[in-house]
Amino acid sequence: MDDGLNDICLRDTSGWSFAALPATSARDKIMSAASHLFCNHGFAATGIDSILSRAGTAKATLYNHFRSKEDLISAVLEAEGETWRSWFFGRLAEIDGPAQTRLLAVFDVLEEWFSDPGFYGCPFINAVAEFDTGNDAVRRAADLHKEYLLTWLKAQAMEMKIPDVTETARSLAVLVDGAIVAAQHSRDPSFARTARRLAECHLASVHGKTGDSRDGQR
Amino acid sequence: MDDGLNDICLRDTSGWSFAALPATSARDKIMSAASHLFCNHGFAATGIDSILSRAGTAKATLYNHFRSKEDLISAVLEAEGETWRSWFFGRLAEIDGPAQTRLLAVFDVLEEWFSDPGFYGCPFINAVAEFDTGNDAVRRAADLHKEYLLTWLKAQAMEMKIPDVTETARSLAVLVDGAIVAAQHSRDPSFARTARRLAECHLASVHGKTGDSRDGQR
DNA sequence: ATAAATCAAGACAGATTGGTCTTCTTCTTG
DNA sequence: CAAGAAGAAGACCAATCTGTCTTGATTTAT
Repeated sequence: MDDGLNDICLRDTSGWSFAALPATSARDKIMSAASHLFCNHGFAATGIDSILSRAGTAKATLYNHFRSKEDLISAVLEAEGETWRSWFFGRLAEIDGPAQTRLLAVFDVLEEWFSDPGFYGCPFINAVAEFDTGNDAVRRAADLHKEYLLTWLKAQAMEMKIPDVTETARSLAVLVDGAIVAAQHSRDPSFARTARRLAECHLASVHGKTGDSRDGQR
Repeated sequence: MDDGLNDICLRDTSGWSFAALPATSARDKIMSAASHLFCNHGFAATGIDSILSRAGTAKATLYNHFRSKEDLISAVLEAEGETWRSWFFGRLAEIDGPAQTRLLAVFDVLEEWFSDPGFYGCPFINAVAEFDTGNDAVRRAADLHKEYLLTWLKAQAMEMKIPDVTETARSLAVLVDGAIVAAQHSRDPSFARTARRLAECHLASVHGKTGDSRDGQR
């Protein structure tokens, strides 16, 4: 409700996962434990009791902060998404250079994500895969998350003066999703580079100029 | 054990889902019901009782044919994968023309799949997303499934005399995964065409020739 | 016809689920 | 110090979970 003070010392962490954030309040400890278990063992397969045991809190405390398990899942997805986007777009903001360089850097940041030993795929992809048919809440959360990405991609494409920015954003989104799934299944982070090459190919074909072959770097 | 007679009149169905196949034996009815429920509502979320109720069989019958729920999940994944591949590669075999045409037709067949109202994504992607960390059986099943696809893609790339067939197969696999996930989330089958354009772009760049713009067709 | 196998129906067991409630302790705030 | 909020520990409940077992009907094979 009125926990608006949390964002003060929360924003400068460098992790992509909410579960890795330092948790002080009981609410954060629950969220952190739930996030870790949900993302690593599945939402339905994770029981309330294991969350409590990992968080070291009491059952009543959980139900004081969250109405139900479903409510907790929503909160975890939201927090996980915000933490990830903050990390992801933060990394991209560090890139200096033209929009094309920043667009292609998306896949370098992805590779960094994939290389983390704790990488478990995208929580939203996993959640939609698990609940799927007819679960509106989860689907809307995933939609929102992807909307953030699409908007960012579109903004970069516009800066490049690409004719059809929507098509380019859709293309790059497909590449991002594909790289995530391929890396998750194979545990091979280099699928990010495969996706990057496809992105270079696409940008070169819609932009005319040859696509930033990242000479020397890395 | 000795149910080797089933494949006789099973192979000429035109559906991509095992759950839609006509089921006569009790075993098939259970498999069909389980497949439908697992894929639409999740593996962990589907109880044995709802499978039995949908199959119209008794509990003892299920445990006569399968050692456990886990065993049933494995069997469903295997059957679902085989049915899908039989449908998918069957469709592609109908395509006449050079290997490049066949490779690009992959995305037309995908769009057909995505357009089915009962489309729920790839069972293997969903299963890995749900079980994820440390579930070897599921992961190996998904690996095998993807291996079939990669081998097929590689064969077509070799026929095209593409220099690095492995890289091309990996690239197309990323596009397939990305299209599946994007279509599943958005319920928009046209992501198959987006992926197809990226594939054309890639093939054109590694093959020299301009990439089969499918003039007139569709 | 008789023996064997298959199956439906469902009772049953033991564990676990999500969720509520009570009791006692600890901490914070006026 | 006193009042009140927050949390820990855990009993408790009804429902559901996977899995076993029994019984009786139906079918198949000898």
